[in-house]
Amino acid sequence: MTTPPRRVTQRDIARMAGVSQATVSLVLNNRTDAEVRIAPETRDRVLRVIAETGYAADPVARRLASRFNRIIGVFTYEPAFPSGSRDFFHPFLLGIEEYAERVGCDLLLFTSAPVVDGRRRIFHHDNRLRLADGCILLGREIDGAELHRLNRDGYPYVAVGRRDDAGGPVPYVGADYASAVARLVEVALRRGHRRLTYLSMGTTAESSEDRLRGFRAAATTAESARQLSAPAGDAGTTLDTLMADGTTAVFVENFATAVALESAARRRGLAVPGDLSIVTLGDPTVPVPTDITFTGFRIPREEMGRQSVEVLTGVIDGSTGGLQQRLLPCELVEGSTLGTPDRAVDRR
Amino acid sequence: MTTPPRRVTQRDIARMAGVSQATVSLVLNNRTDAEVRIAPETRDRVLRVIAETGYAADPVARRLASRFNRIIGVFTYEPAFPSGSRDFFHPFLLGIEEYAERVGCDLLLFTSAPVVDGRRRIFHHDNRLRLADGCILLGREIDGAELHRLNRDGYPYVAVGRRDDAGGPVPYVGADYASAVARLVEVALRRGHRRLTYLSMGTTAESSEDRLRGFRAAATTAESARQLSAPAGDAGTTLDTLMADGTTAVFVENFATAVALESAARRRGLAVPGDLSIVTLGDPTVPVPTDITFTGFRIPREEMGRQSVEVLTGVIDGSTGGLQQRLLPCELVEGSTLGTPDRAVDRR
DNA sequence: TCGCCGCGCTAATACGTATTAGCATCTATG
DNA sequence: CATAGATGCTAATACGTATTAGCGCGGCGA
Repeated sequence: MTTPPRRVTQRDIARMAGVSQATVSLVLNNRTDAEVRIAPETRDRVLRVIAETGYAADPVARRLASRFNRIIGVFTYEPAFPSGSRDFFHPFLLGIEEYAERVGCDLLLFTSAPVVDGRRRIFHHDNRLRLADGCILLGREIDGAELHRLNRDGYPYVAVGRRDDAGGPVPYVGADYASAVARLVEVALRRGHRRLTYLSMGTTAESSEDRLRGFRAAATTAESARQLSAPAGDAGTTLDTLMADGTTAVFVENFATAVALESAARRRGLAVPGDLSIVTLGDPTVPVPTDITFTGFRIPREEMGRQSVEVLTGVIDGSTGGLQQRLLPCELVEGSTLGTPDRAVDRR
Repeated sequence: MTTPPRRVTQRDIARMAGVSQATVSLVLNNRTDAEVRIAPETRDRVLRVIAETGYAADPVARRLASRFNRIIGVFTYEPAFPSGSRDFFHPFLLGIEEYAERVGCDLLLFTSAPVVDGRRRIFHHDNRLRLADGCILLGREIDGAELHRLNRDGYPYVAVGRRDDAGGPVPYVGADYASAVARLVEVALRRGHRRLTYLSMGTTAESSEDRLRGFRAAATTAESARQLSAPAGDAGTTLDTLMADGTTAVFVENFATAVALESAARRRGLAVPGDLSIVTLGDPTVPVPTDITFTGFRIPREEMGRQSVEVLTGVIDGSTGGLQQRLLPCELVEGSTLGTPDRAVDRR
């Protein structure tokens, strides 16, 4: 166990070049202000030594002395495993990484954050937020109290997904669920559907609220537009309820529920969309095997990732030019599960 | 644009608790050595103030003063996009993340590293390696010169995948391709195959060498064991060559090539494995659609990720207890593309 | 000759923490 | 009562960089 060789510092460079440490720093940062000047030959000498030694400034000391670090933190709320939900988050990360690369930032994943009561916590006795210049918050449910705290501390952050105010507006880049759902409802209405049901997951997350709001806003001309909480894992009962009340098109918040519903329908000899149209409201959050392309929409995950970095950098350097809240449009997926209600209506 | 509120420091805590900054640090680090003692009531007082303010030590200052940072760097060599190859690397990252979480480390992705001549470079005028305590190197081809440099600088690192020495042994966690390929060859021999061909990708990466070595070592009892470099995108020609020389089983390094070969065979009315057995030697590095389960093996990617973190932490803290080079076994995949050579032999 | 100014650089300090030597104070002992 | 040792804490310093006030020097004008 040899003691590691001490790292080359600016002092070393300074000694070799016969100048002071301050001069090395000035040359390194290419300061050409009127305030401080370095003679070209001195500069060259220093640069030559730097090149010879392969010196690179210690980013840690640098950040301590100055203000920024060029590190973007990523905080993932969802429990890391099972890795299924990871596939859902992967596209966000791809987008984040792409944009981080473009702006020359490194990415810090806060994997050290401890899990308390089944949830990752940002704030704990040894939180390391300050390693990063700011932080991207990723996850379906984000603790409101922690958002409050972030706002209070003035720590730069941005949430992926719309969030309600938490002691001030929350910067976010979300998907415009409301209008995506509304557009799907309009399509269904145009095709003649009059009895619509919204099948919710029973959570109170903003993303759920938005979808439901879009549904209600667009379904005003329907004969019937009700909401139903889907008991997980009991597609049969749900199907009974839907058929009993004459629903012809069901809007399913949770992708897996839609798949289960379709299977249940097929088992009973019901056709989709012949007897029941099924519309999904977002990408699967866990991998669900299915050969069917459901009618619904796609969450622009990569783009959300990219733009969250963009917004964050704005928050960090305080250039509050643009609004720090963005909703991106979702692309509709044509699919094969939304038809006309004819057969379903005949059935009544 | 208000000036951001100055961060709470140990000095602030010290003032509030009526002690010195050093005392705060000592309490924080729970130092109970015989060297330095703090009275229980003092300790409690400090802890109470810390709890009230929600203070957490600045990790940057901490790392500057002490030695470690609890940050594991991840350097991805492959060009980040197209995202296809990302899917190949995702499992490694999952494993890395899982183990990093377990040991309480954050993960730093060096996305800021610039691309020079089509390759990411570790060393550049402003490399930020020192942000991390050590670094995991991920990528099919890793520049030998950079490994040399890492060794020379004594920077802790570990490569994912076996690497030849580079100015000293390279710590790595690799897959045991040689023995996986050898086992597949033995299976083929047991099933009666005597004319085997190894279809290489024409690269000189260690992973290719290892596979070929395993092939040669196990194929000694074969009638014919030759090697062929597959010209990309010309499966037809390759197939001709194979059939012309009586090959009954072909071992294909690149998964996509195997898929193309099978398609070409089917187009000609040849059966796989009836007329030609095809064995793949690893997971697809780019997504290739296919319904067939090829006989071959699986690279233990998640486990490699996990163990690379384990090895790295060993390298970092210098506890050079275990060897820093590990080869993990690959799991064979039964598949449906390796049969007996009967029909193929009859054809001759 | 003196004073002034612009140039090129350096000394000093700050950033926030960890660590160590050592200073008071107190207790026990002779 | 003097001394030794234990106890509890603080002052000082180091980590490596960025920043700023200001120093020495040479030239130039009066």
